[in-house]
Amino acid sequence: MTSVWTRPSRPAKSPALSRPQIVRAAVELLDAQGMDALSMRRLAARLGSGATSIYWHVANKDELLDLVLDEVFGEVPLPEPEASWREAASMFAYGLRATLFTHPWSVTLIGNRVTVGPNAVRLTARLLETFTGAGFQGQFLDRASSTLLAYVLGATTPEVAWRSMMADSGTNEHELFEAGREVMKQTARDHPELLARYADYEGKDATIVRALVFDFGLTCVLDGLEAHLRRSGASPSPFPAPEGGPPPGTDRPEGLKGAR
Amino acid sequence: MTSVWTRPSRPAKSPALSRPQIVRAAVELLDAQGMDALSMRRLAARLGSGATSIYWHVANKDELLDLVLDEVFGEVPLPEPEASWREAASMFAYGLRATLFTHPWSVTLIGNRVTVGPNAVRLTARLLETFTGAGFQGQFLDRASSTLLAYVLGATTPEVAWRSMMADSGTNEHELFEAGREVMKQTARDHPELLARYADYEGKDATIVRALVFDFGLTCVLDGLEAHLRRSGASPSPFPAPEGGPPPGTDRPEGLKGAR
DNA sequence: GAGTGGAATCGAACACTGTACGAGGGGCGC
DNA sequence: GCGCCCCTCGTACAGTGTTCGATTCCACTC
Repeated sequence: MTSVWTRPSRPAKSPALSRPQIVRAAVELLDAQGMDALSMRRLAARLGSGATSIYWHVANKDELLDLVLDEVFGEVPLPEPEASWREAASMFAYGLRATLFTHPWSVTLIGNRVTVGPNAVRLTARLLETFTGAGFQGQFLDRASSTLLAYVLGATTPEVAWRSMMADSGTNEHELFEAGREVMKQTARDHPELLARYADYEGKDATIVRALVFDFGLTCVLDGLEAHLRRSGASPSPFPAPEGGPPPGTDRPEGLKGAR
Repeated sequence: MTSVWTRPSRPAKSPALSRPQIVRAAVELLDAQGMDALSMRRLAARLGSGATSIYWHVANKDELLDLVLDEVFGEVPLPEPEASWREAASMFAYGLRATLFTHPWSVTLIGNRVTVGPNAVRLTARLLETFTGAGFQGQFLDRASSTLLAYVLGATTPEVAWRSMMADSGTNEHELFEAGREVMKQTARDHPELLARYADYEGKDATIVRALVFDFGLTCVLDGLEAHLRRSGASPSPFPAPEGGPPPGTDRPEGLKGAR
């Protein structure tokens, strides 16, 4: 049983190519042109080297993708330990979402591989600390952080799919909205209530709409977690949440204030 | 702007090949051998036809994948309209999870394409009905169902990654657990609390553990949704949830009873 | 029945993929 | 100078999605 994470990077004196360099170039290529554009030959071209030279530093493409994915996790801002747990969890959620947006291809990767790289580990460790501070204990620590992670990942996935569909069809948000209506008219003929729902978003800024959807779900998840804490009678965090929801302005990042 | 869903299937009198037949064969192939094994040539071989004949019924591989994914959504059991909304939502969540498990490759597909096939549409329509019955209104209908969907998708994704990793490394759950511990020892050296968490699962049945994690998160999401209903003072569903959580046995499917 | 037109199938070919292999270069310690 | 080992790279192979044009086959009209 071997893994990228056990086998050390080749000695640091590598003259022309190095593992971190390769990974960085791969991320750049992926960001610029997407998953399909990442081939060993193209990556090598960007590095100014031969295609097969890469295989000295990395066992195969799959392993390279493992490294690349962990690089993404390294960009996710760590939750602040001194904040209230709701605030820390919120910030983490928004941070992860933002990171996945800047590297849309990473969502696909997450579905294909188990993530055990150092950056991912550090992130989950911090998440556990956060929930420990909130009052979760034992297996409930994993359950709580898994729940939060699952929500963010699952909420972001379709958003990314939308964005990348826009990107490689070359259309903008509005055109796609209209096109969607056309498809709807046919495929949702038996579901008039769906068309009504669709019409509700006419002329609205899709980015804001999606952010509100995300925020609503996040609030639900956090409320649910808080309900568990109350049920289990855990000692609360140093900043107990007041009745009727979190204090205004702590949960939502700047851009969203008053955007109801 | 064209799409598979607007352009009709070729006339039904197709002698040797037909679109549904192709899709069915593709699903079988994917189930048996996974995403990498699906090539047009192999698919054609399974159909007993030439590789390029498929292109008469389907524009390209991407379009085929759209069809295949919607086929998966067709297998998800629809939420029962007459059940209480919590029960309906729970059943839907477990149903979707189970379906994604029997077609692990579909998780990858969801990350890459926007899903607007007829089966997916029917499913979301039913989901909207369910939440309408629960008392959600207007845009909160979408927000609620998006939240539930996001959680299930995000929770299932890593589980699927695990399973498929087991599948194509040929190892069983226990061996992978041990191997994971080895990797942990190195990569989580700075995070001793993580190792403690890991040790907590020694000897436990991973399938049950994961099911409990899933159930916990689902309860959180449902509790959070219910909290929103209470806050907004919505008229409750015909089966109001009693204080202190749902009645025992309605939320959890059979296999999980008393497995705490 | 002969003939015709379109529906459907298919083989060959193209540009591209990941990677195994082995030949080489270049800098180091002796 | 010599050998050694790290590293690079060209070549080659099997396989990919898809285009194109030729071919088959069936349902129809005369």
